[in-house]
Amino acid sequence: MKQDIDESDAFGASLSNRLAFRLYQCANQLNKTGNKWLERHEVTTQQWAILGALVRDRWQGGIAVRDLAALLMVSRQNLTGVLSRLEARGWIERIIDEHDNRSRLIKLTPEGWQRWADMQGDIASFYAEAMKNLSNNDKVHILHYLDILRENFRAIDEAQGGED
Amino acid sequence: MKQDIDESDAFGASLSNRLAFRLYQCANQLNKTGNKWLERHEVTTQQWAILGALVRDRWQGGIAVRDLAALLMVSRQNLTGVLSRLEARGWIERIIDEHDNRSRLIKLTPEGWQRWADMQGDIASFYAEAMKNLSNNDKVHILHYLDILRENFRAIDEAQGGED
DNA sequence: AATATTATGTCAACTTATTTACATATTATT
DNA sequence: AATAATATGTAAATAAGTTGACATAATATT
Repeated sequence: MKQDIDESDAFGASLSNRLAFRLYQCANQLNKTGNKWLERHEVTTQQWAILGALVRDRWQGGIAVRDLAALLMVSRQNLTGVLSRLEARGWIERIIDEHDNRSRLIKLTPEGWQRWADMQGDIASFYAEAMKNLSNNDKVHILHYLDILRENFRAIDEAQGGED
Repeated sequence: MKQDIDESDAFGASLSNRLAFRLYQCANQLNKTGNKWLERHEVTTQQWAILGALVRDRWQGGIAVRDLAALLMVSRQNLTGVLSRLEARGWIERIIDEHDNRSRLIKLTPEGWQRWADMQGDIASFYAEAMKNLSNNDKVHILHYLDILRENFRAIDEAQGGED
């Protein structure tokens, strides 16, 4: 009996270990292949993620750096650099929030919109390759599982002090 | 009929988009929370992944940088820096391969083994939090799905020229 | 045997992530 | 109203990822 429990724990621990390692591998490959796939558009996967957030209906009026960082689950400080590079190329603009002079609202420029439109074909073909052999049903299941993991990580992050 | 197909495609594209974004979020949080969780052991999640590879029975005799890079799915060049930091602290050693003088075999030192042993308790508690609300059966399913994604990414990477 | 090609690891420059520190603006407290 | 506390964004230093270039060693070719 005791042995059964121990064996079960060891199995679970081994699975957790492998699962975390797979996540690490997949993330590395997502970045590597994504960067190269959109190379000719001069955009990285991180910039791609940012543009994808800015085109959402909800953020048409602009989004504060703090909120964008929370959405992408990166630090505010990290965004400063990426946003500066995007701004230097004229893809986004930083607008001072009328209601709070500390805050900068990040918005896509017409140039940014055009670039986003230009890369949609390649983004679609990338997803077609990356999600090969996965049915929509499979994708729904993965999404569900990743949501649980994301929530667990978010809870750990919060318990660790959040953005401090 | 045509419309059904279009709708189906749009749904699949939306799922792919959200799935990739979840992967990006989870990876960011895994690194952020993992780094902080093992802070007192002075080890990052990347170093943790490397140590975890080096303790495997198969690599007790040492592993070449090229093979380690393939396992972690990062570039050879990236490892140079991380390995130098680990070597400077005396956790690993680079041994010239007798059979091929170009190759360096990476091995854990006794100090490295001790440090690895010291952090096992915290690693276990991290996994307990990170994998909360997931049964072993769930973990097996996630592992299966991530394997498919990893293989898809690997295929894309290879088609893009691999390590060039 | 001499030479060309390939493989391995490292260095340098760049992007993206982190934390700490800080200037400035807003909000709360007294 | 004055002051303390909090919030926002940025700068700087460090770690981890990328690619391109290179020295050196092993292998293939002639």
